[in-house]
Amino acid sequence: MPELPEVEITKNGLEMLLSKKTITKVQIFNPNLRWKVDQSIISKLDNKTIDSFSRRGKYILFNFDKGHLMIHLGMSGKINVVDINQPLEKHDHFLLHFDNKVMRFNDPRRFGSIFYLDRLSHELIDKLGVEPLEDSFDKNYLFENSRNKTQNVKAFIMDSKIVVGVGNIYACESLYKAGINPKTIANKISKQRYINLTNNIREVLRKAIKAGGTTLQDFTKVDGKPGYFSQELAVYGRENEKCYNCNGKIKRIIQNQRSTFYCPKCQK
DNA sequence: ACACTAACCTGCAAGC
DNA sequence: TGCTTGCAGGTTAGTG
Repeated sequence: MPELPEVEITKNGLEMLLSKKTITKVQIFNPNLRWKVDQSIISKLDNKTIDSFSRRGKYILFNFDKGHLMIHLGMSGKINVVDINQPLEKHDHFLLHFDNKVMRFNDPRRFGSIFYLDRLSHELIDKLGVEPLEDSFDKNYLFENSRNKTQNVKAFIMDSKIVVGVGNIYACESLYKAGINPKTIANKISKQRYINLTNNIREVLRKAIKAGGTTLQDFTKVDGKPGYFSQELAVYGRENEKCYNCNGKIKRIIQNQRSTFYCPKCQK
């Protein structure tokens, strides 16, 4: 589930609760995630103090004096921080214990991943595109990078080598706000429309972060509570419902094996 | 180099 | 009440 806002919210929650805390015990219950979790991670993390947390794309980074823990939530992952002695829940795969708290990585579908890095470099993050909430995602970026792209614009903005963090929900929402048909070929869109799309991507992501993210099924903040952005979704999950702008019917189509929701009247 | 598909998993809801 | 089918916030490896 988690796209950039949900990952950012998780990272911020961890920062609040676990920054400067020392890991007292590491437990792996099921190492079979997207990639098998290396058992050596246990000794590498034990007794380490977490300096800070950061985020790159949809990866959460736990930064130590030396080294990093890198966690991706996949499709259904979440991280909760609970009091010690709370009973385990189904799909709790990875635990970090602290003095009086336990961090639990829970992921029913196991598309998430966990790696220990000696330095801040890994094939999964080294080639990522720009951060959509940073200055490098400037008004010309999408236009300039789309000139040789013959794929549809939705696939283009979801390509993490171009810009990170825009997943299926926020891609649909941003394109709706920008009035762009998701089927449009990326290199056919004008500079002005890309400037508009850029602004809408940033705004949608910022608003979602403010609302605590989008909870559909699995996602919760580290305190276990859901996010409320699902109440603000204009098109995602609203097939056959009325467009808030024109009262026309929201349509669902499949693009690149993913559902796309859009308003054919408002998005040309 | 680019673009698209299949695959990794579990759970839930809808339809029969 | 099953059983089957389709669908789900991601992303890589493989194919053409």
